Amino acid sequence: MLRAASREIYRSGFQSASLDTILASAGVTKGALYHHFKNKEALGYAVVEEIISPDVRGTWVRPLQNVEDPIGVLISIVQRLSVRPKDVCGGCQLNNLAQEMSPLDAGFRKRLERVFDAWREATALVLREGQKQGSVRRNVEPHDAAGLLIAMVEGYGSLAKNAQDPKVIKAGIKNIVGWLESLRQPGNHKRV
Amino acid sequence: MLRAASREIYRSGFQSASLDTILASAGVTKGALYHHFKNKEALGYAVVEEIISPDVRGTWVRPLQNVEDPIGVLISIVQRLSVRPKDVCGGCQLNNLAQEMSPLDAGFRKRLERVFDAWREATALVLREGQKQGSVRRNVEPHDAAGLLIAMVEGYGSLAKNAQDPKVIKAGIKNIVGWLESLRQPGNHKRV
DNA sequence: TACCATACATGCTGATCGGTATGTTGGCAT
DNA sequence: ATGCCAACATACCGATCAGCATGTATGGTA
Repeated sequence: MLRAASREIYRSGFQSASLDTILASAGVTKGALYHHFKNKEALGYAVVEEIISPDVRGTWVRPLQNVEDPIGVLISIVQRLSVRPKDVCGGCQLNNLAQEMSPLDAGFRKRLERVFDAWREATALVLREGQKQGSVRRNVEPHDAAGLLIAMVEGYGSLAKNAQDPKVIKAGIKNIVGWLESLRQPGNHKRV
Repeated sequence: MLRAASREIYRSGFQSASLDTILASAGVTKGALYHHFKNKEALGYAVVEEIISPDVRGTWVRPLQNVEDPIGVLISIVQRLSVRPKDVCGGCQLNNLAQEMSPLDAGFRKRLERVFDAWREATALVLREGQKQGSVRRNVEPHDAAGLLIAMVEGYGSLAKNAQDPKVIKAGIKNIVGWLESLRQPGNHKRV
């Protein structure tokens, strides 16, 4: 049911997502929904915490643990971002919901912010470790750089979604990778 | 009426914007609306073309005409981006609508893409001119750089909207300005 | 076997949605 | 003065919405 809700919210946005559509897609009825969730809002919160948050952690946080080449791993994550038309045209689940609901509902905003914060913190942490081990330039401010990376990723995601064209995200990946390379400490070669 | 529609769409999104609310806010009735517009969709298209597009042109295109220091002007535009809580928390009109409607409605998508394209083209053009006159580094690809700038602006706008905090956009402006500075041709000093 | 809470399903409701059919009015041409 | 049309206003429609009240089946417990 959460999967069905996630899909429908992804397609139509939360406000315009119809419970009836979600229920039909999940093959259950309204009684089941309101047995497990207080209301539509609670269902949306559950989607954030049980679908979106794990997805982001799986893509952006878990791969960053215990790495020896932070920049290289970040680059590989960026390069593995989906360029399938379906994903590009639908945009980023996290950003979609954040754009729609953050100004309207503090409950959504707080939950989504936790996801963004985890993403950013994990990125900043790995950059700091890279600085300690000498592979990341010292004049990079990890927290700022992490924020800029996320802004770039979401920004290009937005442009690509509007263009409905994977070429945009491909060009974006190239530019983001170029920027990530510029964070490397020159002269530090680790089995390149 | 277009102003009222723009405000309501800005607040609630297009799909969730209620015609009744718009009409009440504009002080007119449904008869007036449907006399001038075929349907809600046509009203939304008009908002894009007569409100959003002129706004973007006024902010990002007009200031770029006949300038002698492209990077400096881009920086001043970025630095003048609104950091008022109201604007930050509501996000960017253009991006809001693009995120919501581009996957759902080709009419919106095409109109919004024209706005993005005008923005990007104006930026790329001014960078090319800067390269001719020697103030912009030659190894910068203007079209790519313009896309990256837009992605950064919209990306940080998204993060700030989610955080509902002007501090985020202020930090973003700082980082974007730093990146813009990096596009300057070193050694080219024009009355700095 | 009797009991009962959990886990649903069904049927309905008031509110609200976008849209339309019809009524009314003011101004301009003749 | 009259005719006429653009420019609205009013009243209403069917559809859809989130949500709730109520019915029912099922598995565990005593």
